[in-house]
Amino acid sequence: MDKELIATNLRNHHLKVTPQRLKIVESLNTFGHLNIDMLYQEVKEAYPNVSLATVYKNIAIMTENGLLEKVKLPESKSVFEIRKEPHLHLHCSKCGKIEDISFDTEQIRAHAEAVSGYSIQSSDIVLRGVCPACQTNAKK
Amino acid sequence: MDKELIATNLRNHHLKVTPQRLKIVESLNTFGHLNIDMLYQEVKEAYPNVSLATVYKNIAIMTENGLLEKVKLPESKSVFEIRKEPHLHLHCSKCGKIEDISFDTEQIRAHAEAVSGYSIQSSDIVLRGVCPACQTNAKK
DNA sequence: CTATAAACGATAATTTTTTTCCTTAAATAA
DNA sequence: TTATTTAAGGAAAAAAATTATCGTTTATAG
Ligand SMILES: [Mn+2]
Ligand SMILES: [Mn+2]
Ligand SMILES: [Zn+2]
Ligand SMILES: [Zn+2]
Repeated sequence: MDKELIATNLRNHHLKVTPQRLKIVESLNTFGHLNIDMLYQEVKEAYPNVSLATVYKNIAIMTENGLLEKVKLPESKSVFEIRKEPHLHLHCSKCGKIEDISFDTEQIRAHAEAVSGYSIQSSDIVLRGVCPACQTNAKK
Repeated sequence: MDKELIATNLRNHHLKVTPQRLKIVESLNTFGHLNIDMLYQEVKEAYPNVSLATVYKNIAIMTENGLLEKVKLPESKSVFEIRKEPHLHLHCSKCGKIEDISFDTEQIRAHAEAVSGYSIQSSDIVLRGVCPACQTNAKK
């Protein structure tokens, strides 16, 4: 995802293309999932006098417009990511790494709708565990 | 779950049995899932000069001891519940109702471990949708 | 009962998030 | 291009959420 595509996406939502916004999206494009502090640090590196409020305001408006998505994690701070296909998250309890996994949630949805009568619209799945690297390290 | 069982559980974790704690657990036992504000209101009704800090401290220590569990929801404030068998949550986007559903997550776990190499320890699943009551109301 | 340590309430302090307000700069049109 | 307009930025204050402190109360062990 290059700068021009990001800019186009912003314009499609009638959002101005500012350097701060580009940097936020580029950071997410590079690192995948970042919490508010990480995002602030990233943007600050490129624009030292960016305001934390600017980061808050931008992730809020970009999330409202469906460009970004917030992922709530059981034990740690929420992270943001660029919106894409629905997927589930693996969160390493040792190093905090977050990985995306594609998974068809149709069975879950069907089961849930059958037993509850709910009409399911979306699903949020976060699995907690130990990533391969941390497993290796632990085995010492 | 009656008062005596709650008291026993608390004592098993070397936590003193106080009226405020009993009320917190009883409220959760009655309503299922409550956020911090709801819990505070509940306890306040029985003990008008309870401190909000007491509620915070109690849910924290009871959660640390595995008596309670925190459930993070995509759009709204986190709720707490009495810890029980792992289960998934249905959250109505209209009325906010939260329902428990039992579901075997073995397939998800197996798939995730296979494709990622992670060793999965736990899973958090929240489905968002419209509950039966709200579907009926909508149909007007 | 008494002694002791945990828990309480009140309050302050911290942390997190949102709002305000004035300035700056991106978008649009002349 | 240049001018106009309007959204967005930065700084700061305000609000909201959470945690810590501290003197007092109370549950529990002996
Ligand atoms: Mn993701
Ligand atoms: Mn539940
Ligand atoms: Zn790891
Ligand atoms: Zn409903």
